Amino acid sequence: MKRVSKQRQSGEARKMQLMVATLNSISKHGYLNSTINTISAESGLSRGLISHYFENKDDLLTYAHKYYLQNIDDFHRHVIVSIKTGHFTKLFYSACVPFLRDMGYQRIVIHYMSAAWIMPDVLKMHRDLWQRYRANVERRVASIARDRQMEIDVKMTATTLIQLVDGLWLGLTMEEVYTREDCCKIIRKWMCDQFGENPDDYPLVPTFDIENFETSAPLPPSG
Amino acid sequence: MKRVSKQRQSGEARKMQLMVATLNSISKHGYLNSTINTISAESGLSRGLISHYFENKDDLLTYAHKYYLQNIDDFHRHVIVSIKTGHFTKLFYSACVPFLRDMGYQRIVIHYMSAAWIMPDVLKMHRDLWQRYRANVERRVASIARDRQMEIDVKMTATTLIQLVDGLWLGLTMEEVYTREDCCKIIRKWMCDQFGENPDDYPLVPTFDIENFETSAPLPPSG
Amino acid sequence: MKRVSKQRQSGEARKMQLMVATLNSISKHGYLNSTINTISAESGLSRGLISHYFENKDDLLTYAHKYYLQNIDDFHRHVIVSIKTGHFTKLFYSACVPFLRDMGYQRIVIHYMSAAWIMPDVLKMHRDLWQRYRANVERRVASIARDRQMEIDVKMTATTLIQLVDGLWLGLTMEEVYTREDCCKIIRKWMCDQFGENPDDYPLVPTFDIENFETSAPLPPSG
Amino acid sequence: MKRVSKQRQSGEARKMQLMVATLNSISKHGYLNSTINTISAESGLSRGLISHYFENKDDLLTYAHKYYLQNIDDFHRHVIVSIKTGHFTKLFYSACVPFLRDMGYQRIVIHYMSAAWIMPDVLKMHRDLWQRYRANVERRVASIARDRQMEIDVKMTATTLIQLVDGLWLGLTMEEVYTREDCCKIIRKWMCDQFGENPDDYPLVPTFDIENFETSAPLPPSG
DNA sequence: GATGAATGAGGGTTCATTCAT
DNA sequence: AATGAATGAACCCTCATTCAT
Repeated sequence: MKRVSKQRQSGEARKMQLMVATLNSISKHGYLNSTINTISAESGLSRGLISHYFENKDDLLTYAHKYYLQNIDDFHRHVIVSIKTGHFTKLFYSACVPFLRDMGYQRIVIHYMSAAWIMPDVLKMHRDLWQRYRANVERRVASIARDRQMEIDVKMTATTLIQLVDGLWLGLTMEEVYTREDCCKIIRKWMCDQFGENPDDYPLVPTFDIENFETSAPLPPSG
Repeated sequence: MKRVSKQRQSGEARKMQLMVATLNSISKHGYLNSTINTISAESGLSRGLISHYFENKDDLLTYAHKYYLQNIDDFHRHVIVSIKTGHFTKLFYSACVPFLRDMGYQRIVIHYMSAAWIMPDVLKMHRDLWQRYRANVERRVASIARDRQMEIDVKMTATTLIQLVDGLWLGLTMEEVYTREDCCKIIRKWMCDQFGENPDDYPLVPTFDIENFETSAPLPPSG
Repeated sequence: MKRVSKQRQSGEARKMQLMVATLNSISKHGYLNSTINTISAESGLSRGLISHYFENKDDLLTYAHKYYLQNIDDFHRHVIVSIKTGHFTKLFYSACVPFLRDMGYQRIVIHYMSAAWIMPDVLKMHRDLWQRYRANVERRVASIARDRQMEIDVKMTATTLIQLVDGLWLGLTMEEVYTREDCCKIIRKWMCDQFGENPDDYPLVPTFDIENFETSAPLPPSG
Repeated sequence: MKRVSKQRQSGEARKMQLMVATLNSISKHGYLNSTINTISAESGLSRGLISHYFENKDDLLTYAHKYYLQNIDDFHRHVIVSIKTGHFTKLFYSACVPFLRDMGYQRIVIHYMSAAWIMPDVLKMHRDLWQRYRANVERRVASIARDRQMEIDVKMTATTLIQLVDGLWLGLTMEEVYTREDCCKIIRKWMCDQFGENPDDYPLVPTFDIENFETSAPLPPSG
């Protein structure tokens, strides 16, 4: 019984390796076809190791989702803090976050939304993130309105923006007829219409470095 | 186990029975937990019958989706033809189509979007429907602009509307923090902003009979 | 994908087939080495069929035990009713029941006694049978004492007999240094000592047909 | 997780630690549920250490049994040498050995009897001990008969005694309806009947110190 | 000597599919 | 046409064993 190379690593690194492999497997083979086997193969590790680091497959899937959301969240924070100028700009690029990078992982969110209905933890995590995001946008919309002394329905405006972004993201992911640039352009248009700004004042591509940011949940560029 | 009348039925009726049972099973047990068993139980028919009428499980799932989309499409057509007044109204209610009925089947679209990535036929059907819908909306936007001699970017406007609707639908389905009424209100607001109309002129609930319409793909009200 | 012969049978026959195969597998490979695979192989049926007829492996093992105990019980009853003479004779052959047949299944009882500690149902069944047996013996001992107007500690006498039988059975099963005949002889000796009978009046082998009796749980002769 | 002092210990001490842990694990979790993990946990040592001191799991289980039997044997010897009076008394307490202590390890004998059929070494050890015991009893029975110039079937008498003890032990272990005292009483009754002694002359609890005796295989009191 | 990360064979179970009835 | 018994591949998971540290 020949055993192959056994490079050993600390727990956290292995967990990350497995979570990334999980995301890659889902992205590559789909959710339904992602099994312990495909994930192991993707990670280059043995099947048994998954049970070593995670309670079970569901646990791994849940943590992998958490990992992915963490990356999204960290990127979002990175975008926010990278912008120095004003509330409007912050909100604009914040809204464009889903379109500023292309990592090939979009569709796993679709898969997780499907799985969420039988994995309550996944659903909760998903909703928690969106809720924080929604609150964040609402606060910024309120700030802008206050700045400009506009009387608007803050909640409705925020909801419209958020769901417009979500819809654009969904279209981008499922239809592949729009480009990420189109999405940003549409968001810019809508926001400028709302707040009486000139689109040309806001470049679609932000001036700061998009790719490099600190995160405890790094992801390889492609899926 | 509702085990309906066991007398022989025509093939088409049996197929419909099975497709509806499939949609119900997915809606009830989730996609991943829907098996030949749950579908058979839901239909009140025997397990073996599925292979009798469908190539295999994937085939059944694909046709079930087609069936569902047919229902959506028929309803959409019903809404359009029920409105006699003008382009704006037609577009408005047309955009509100996803929010005019609540049949408890929204989630299955999420499930199918996930499955689409390993079932090309499903993806194609999904995209075909959306494309027709998109073209439809675009045509109407162009008509309205022509009516009012407005100079607008028709494609961008149409895309914004469509994806706003999609985003609202996604939020409604996943988050359950919005109501169907909220969604219609937001659409109305956006459209009136775009075309300089007064929201109060357009009731959220259309005046024609929503429920009763002709379709070759009828669905029971709940999932 | 070639599928082999599929002779179909009614549920009960298949269940019996699987339970007997289970007993044979345990008897042949031991408890620890009896798996779904060995049981399927022993039965000549497919692995999947076990789940078709039993909840799970434990369920099968439990039912197989019940089946075996049923056979023992039926045989016991057969012995009792076959004896026409008197209380003493009835008690004697009743006590000898474990030694009147050799079916090669003795050791599975050992295996089940081990398993009983993690399968409460098995323990319960085991104890229920023994309790009934114990009560039965006690009643007969009391009858004999009454017949002969002897003043004895019925409970202690019954316990002694029962556990002597158990001990002989254990020795026969584990040590294989005694014969079944030895066991009967020892029981006869003890009983005659107790009740002042002459051993020579009671043949070791009863006069009725041992093998043929009615049972709902038939077992093939060897394990 | 009692994780004792981690300083290096002699091999023999570690082995004992692991064997005792094995017996405890079996006693606590049952044979089938005793794994390398439960044994390691019980011992407070690491999983890998087992392979360090034993060939494999079976090896450990076998040695653990040997260890247990050694304890039994040493206790038996202790009882014998503690009695100064006569052959009858020696035989009586010798027969009562299984009932003089309650360490909570009875069940493991059942488990090992089950395992014996797929672990020849275990079977051999079991039989060797019983054979020596049997020979011992036989010798004593012969001595008593000689003392009293009784003409009895020594072998049959010895066998009866031994298997009565075994049967009582089995009943005590599996049924838990008898007490250890009951067992001793029954043995005393049977022996006094055989050899014409008065039970009241022999106290159930011997006068010497039961617990403290020299053994190379010490066991903690509980299981 | 001591650890526990890593392996992979084999366990029980599920389930789409087949096919005799 | 309709059924459900029967199959076996593939699933997730457990666990004894190995071995780098």
